[in-house]
Amino acid sequence: MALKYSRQREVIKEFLKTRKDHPTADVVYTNVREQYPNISLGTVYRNLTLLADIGEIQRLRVGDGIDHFDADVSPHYHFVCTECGSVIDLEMDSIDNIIDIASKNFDGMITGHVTHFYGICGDCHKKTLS
Amino acid sequence: MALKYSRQREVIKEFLKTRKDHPTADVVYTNVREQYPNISLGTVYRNLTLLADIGEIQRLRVGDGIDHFDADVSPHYHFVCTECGSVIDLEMDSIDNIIDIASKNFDGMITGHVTHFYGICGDCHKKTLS
DNA sequence: TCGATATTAGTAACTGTTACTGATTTTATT
DNA sequence: AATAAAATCAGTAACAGTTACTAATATCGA
Repeated sequence: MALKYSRQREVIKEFLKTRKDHPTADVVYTNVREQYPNISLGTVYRNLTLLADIGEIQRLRVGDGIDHFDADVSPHYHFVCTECGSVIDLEMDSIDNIIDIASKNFDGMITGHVTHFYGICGDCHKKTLS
Repeated sequence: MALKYSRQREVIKEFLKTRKDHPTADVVYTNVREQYPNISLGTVYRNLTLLADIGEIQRLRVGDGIDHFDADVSPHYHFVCTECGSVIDLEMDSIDNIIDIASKNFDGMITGHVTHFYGICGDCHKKTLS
């Protein structure tokens, strides 16, 4: 089943590229719908899944039970604000060595890890002070 | 709303203590049901959530979209097999320093992190060889 | 033992997601 | 450009995990 061009898929991907806040499928849907009024929610889900499967975007599961999506597929980590729920990119040194630490006393094979950090984001912290 | 004793809650907690495989709510339900035949699924969910809220058990989200539960509330890490989906405890050195690494260039406050590792577990690896 | 209230069983509703349908687009071939 | 095979679509129904509702029951201090 060779991949065929689809305008909808293109619009979804382009929209994701404009966002740095890791929107959910529903956010993608409502936004794309403004430029493409009769796109279907199913189409959004199908293409987000497809794009993630072929590695053009990244699917994020940050513990709120809702999938978030990221057009930035380079390896990086995320911070989740426990106050407002926003998902923010972190610029930090590599911590890939934790795989070695975890592998030490383990008889299986560890190929990767999922890490995200949580706490209070800068904006929410400011609001708390006022 | 003071907490009242509930036999169901006790049974759920005791069952969880006997398991090291981090069962889902549904697994808890079907197992507890053998000793307590007319317990309700809602009761299981409600008590698992309550117990997690008061810190007597831990809720795990390991990326499969289903909540897992753990009677071991001490800080430790988990491995998820991409083959069979099993969730296994890891005995490993602390990696709490990754919070410091992540905090370096971040203007919010990081209070914790969620990390789990994935790959092929020992059992599945053996099966692959045969 | 009584009364206030937390908890329950059972079930309906909700939410994010996936699957199904017949119609529409894409794309390779003429 | 016309055709045909197949991927994709819109729309909607179904699904899974979870939560909320309700009247009945259990707990526990007075």
